[in-house]
Amino acid sequence: MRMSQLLLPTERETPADAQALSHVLGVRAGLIRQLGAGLWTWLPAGWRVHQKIEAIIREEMNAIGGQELLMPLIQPRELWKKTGRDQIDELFSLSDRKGAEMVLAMTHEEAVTFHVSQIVRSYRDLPLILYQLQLKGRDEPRPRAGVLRTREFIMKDSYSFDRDDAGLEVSYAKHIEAYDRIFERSGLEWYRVESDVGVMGGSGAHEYMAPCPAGENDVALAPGYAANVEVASAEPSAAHLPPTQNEPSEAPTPGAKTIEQVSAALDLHPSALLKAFPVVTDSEKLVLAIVRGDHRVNEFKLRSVLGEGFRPASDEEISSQIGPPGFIGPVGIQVPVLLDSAVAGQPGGWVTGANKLDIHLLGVEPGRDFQFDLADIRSVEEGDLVDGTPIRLEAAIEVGNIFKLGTRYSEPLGASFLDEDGAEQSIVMGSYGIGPARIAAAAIEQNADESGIAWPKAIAPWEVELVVLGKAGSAEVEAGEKLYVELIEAGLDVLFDDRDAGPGEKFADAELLGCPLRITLGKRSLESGTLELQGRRGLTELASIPLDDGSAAAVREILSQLP
RNA sequence: CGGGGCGUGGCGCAGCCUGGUAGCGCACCUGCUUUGGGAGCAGGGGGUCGGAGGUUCGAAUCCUCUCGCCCCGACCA
Repeated sequence: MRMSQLLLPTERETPADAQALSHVLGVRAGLIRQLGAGLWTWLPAGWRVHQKIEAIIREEMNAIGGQELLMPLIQPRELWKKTGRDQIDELFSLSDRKGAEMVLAMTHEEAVTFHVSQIVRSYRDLPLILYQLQLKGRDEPRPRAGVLRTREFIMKDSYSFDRDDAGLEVSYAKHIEAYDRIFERSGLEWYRVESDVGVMGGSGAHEYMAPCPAGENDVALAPGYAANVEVASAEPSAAHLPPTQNEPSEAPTPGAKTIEQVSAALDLHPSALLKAFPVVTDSEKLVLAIVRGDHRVNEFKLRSVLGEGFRPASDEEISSQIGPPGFIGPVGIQVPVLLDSAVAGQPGGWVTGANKLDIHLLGVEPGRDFQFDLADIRSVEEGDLVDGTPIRLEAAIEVGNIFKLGTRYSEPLGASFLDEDGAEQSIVMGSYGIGPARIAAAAIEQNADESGIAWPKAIAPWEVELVVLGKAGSAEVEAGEKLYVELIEAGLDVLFDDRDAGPGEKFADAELLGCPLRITLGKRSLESGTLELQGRRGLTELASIPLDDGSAAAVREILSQLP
């Protein structure tokens, strides 16, 4: 590609509304442009990156027997009513000229299951893996960070159809294999982590996370362990408890409502306190969840333990059924108590609210002083242990996910088959997503420096940028034209900066765009008979190569060494 | 949905408080010079100041409403 003919609007200045690095550099390097909130155009160079990622995905999906198809973005709302997903707030809704209600698909479970339900009749038709690269529409409450969270985006979504759970395990394992290879080949640093099954429902899920500062999720990492903090479990540090007592005793704590205030008033470590978190479930049951004072309630875990959604209890509900807000505790109340496992490890000496104004209880012992159900409902923290090793927390972008759906969709949509015995069975499904745009964003975030992007070779817009210095008609330009043709004929993926611009501008743009290998051809090259090569990562000077008939082969060789 | 911020030429900004008919840098066009790190000189084009209404002799500036965008939180198959 000749740069003189390329639509590549590079910007010297940072866009005023951009925060995340991938957003700033995506715009400055001329890869993407915004049309509206969460609505982005991929400009030619950016689209090449996207397409390279798509190509890797297609190869690996085909390698596990996936079959590519394409389903509509616009769908009848009726279909979504059958699975109940028409109630999701993020679902874009519209109607056609006849007033028929339509939606923009946020994923394609309904559509693909609808078709499979009509087409698949027999166990002989299974298993199946179907996939597509198609737009998704989501009315996001808050699009952000450029291409990281948008209202419309291309997703690779695949769906597996099996006759039983054992079959699903096989399809799931195949996707793990394909996904590991896709992210590895894309050149990302990535983790496969255990994840929450969320509102999709299902029996198991993993997420693929690419660590980077702009990430919206936190992952807990230890050697051999990786999990989204939403579900991560680890051994807590020990609480600093005062001595046990034969029975609880009251201590005055006037005005001390927060953990900080109470621990200061009683001169105790926050970990000695029991933090009471009253919630009301969707079915209007009041439950008192309790974690250690220095721990935080994990809402994902709590929802999963409760088996339904919940909201924090109101002050009125707390006052009438437990005690004065700020001074509540589990002792002597008629409300069910859900106690975090981290508390159960140590027997006594806990401090809780006394359910009396301005008073806390010392020496409280779970079991002796109050009844409870035990569950893991806290969020892990930096320094908690997994197999004796402290975990660390890291921000990450979710670049892919895999779900075991089971019959969540096949049952409401009637996707079934006849087994060998002629018995009708529901198809067991899995669903699997990848966001190519997020792979691109993560690659930028993970590999940028002060000068710009440093793409992994596999997904760079071009592998090589040929920078020719010299004015039009000069011997340098003539030699550059010849070299460009030779590189193209050698099958290399080359961007040729043939613009009539100064060297500083060309170098700066090359570093901003971030092709892995830069070839410089100027007056010096003609004098010395060599080409200068620079690797984009770290802007490393590579060995010069002779400028002759073997140049293209030499470039190819050097390129093969680059990441 | 709660909180905060911002809309002035393609991009980044000043002007607004204290009303007088729009300016700077970059980019762009023409010519000449220049060509190994975002060049120089000269000339030039482009904005009804997000939109609507109001106050006023006069509104980018003051008032009201509205739309859009960004950030934090909530939310996020």
